[in-house]
Amino acid sequence: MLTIQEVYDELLQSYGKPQWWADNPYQVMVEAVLVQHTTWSSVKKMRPSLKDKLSPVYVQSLQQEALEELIRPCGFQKAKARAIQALTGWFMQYGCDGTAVRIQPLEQLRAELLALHGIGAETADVILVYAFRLPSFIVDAYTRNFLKRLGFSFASDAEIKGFFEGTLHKDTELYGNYHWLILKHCISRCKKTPVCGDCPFASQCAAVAIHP
DNA sequence: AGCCAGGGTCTAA
DNA sequence: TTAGACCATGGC
Repeated sequence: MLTIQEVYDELLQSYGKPQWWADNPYQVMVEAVLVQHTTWSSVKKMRPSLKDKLSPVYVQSLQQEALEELIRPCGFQKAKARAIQALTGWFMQYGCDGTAVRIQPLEQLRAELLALHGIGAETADVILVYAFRLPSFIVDAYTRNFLKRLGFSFASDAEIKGFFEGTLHKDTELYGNYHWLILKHCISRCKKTPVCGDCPFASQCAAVAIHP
């Protein structure tokens, strides 16, 4: 079986250096919520009126219903509007200053994010990595299925997270790249009906037996 | 026309 | 502690 580092090297070689999220931490936080259980194409449909004025002050000035309307194309607008408002309030406690956030202990920040309604483990870790450049490995459904196909077996997401963090260097760039590369791999080749023909993992992937 | 998105929360057992 | 229902829209 490949090591987790070898898997990374293979992904990097196959798909190249991933594109990172936006620089603006607040924009990353909002988009991390909007993309929950939806596609990126839906997030891009976020009303331009919101996209242009996207800032904590503007969002907090909106009524809940107005915010819901702006993000409607992303689905689950009630829940997501609530989560975005919660995140906005949290960020304001740090003066909307990414640097002020970043100097706090990672575990404390993670606990604060998880305490917000509508923010679960995946979204919290996405925010820590892509908005604040802190090393907290992101586990999502793609990661679960990808590892399973390669023959790894885990009892929980927490176990997967611990495995990656215990094996790899504690490096934000590496964590962020890894998550992005798995996503890219799964979207392009590892869907319900995998495209296994030129897959870099074809020789050790369980899906090949089903989809030769 | 009917399925699916690959998240998070709440409830029931 | 875990499994299943539920949220809502857009794309295929």
